[in-house]
Amino acid sequence: MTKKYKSEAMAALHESMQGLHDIGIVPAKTMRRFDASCLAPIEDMAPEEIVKVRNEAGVSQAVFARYLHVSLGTVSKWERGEKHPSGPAITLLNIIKRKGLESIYA
Amino acid sequence: MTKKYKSEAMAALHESMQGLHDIGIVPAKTMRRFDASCLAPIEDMAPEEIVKVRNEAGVSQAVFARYLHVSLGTVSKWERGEKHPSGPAITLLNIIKRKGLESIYA
DNA sequence: TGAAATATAACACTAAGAACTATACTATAA
DNA sequence: TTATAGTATAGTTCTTAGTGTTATATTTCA
Repeated sequence: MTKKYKSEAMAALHESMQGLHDIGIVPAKTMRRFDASCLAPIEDMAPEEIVKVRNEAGVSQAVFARYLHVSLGTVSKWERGEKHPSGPAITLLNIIKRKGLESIYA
Repeated sequence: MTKKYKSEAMAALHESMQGLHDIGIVPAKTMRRFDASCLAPIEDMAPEEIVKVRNEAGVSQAVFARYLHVSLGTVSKWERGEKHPSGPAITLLNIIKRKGLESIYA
């Protein structure tokens, strides 16, 4: 396995696989608390889905923006497809989608 | 109250106060599920604190980056103070700080 | 000894996001 | 009816977070 990885994503995934491959043997320093389910590729949030998530939370764009710590304009652009949420933003949106708006601040 | 608000943050806060002010009366469309504690200004994550949060999670920069859906380089820059986390990123970091790394994917 | 994980570092480039302003629709209250 | 305020879209300019890549050094471990 002298293979080089093209991206750090692959490197991290390899790191995961390595740990899962070594049956029961969890490498000391690395790998601890490592969960493969987290590393599942995140689904990109479609504009309509963002609107849906926000509506289900029952808040306006302005309030939603405050929760996520982005500007109102940014939320508007997400929902119109003008801009795409960044990685951390998508992560937050998914958390809200799965666990509700309350889960990101309580 | 014909006052204009200088920022959307203030506007959102006003929206909150309005709802809390009207004793027991929760405005129909707006205000629902609104929580003032969420709108508390988020504390900016210091570089050392990011390192601390990550170390308490017990993961490497690469794994931490995968969880947050940012690049490894970005985490490195955060921890060295070269770049500051974006709003959503700070939000995630605070969630991890308070509720653990598991809380952002489970 | 060597392989791999870890972390720092510097580069050029892209695009997310901020801040601001204007417009328009809608619902409620006077 | 007329205001007023909340809501959302939209456009513009600008800043900077973040990406992707590569290189280097140290450490860990087989």
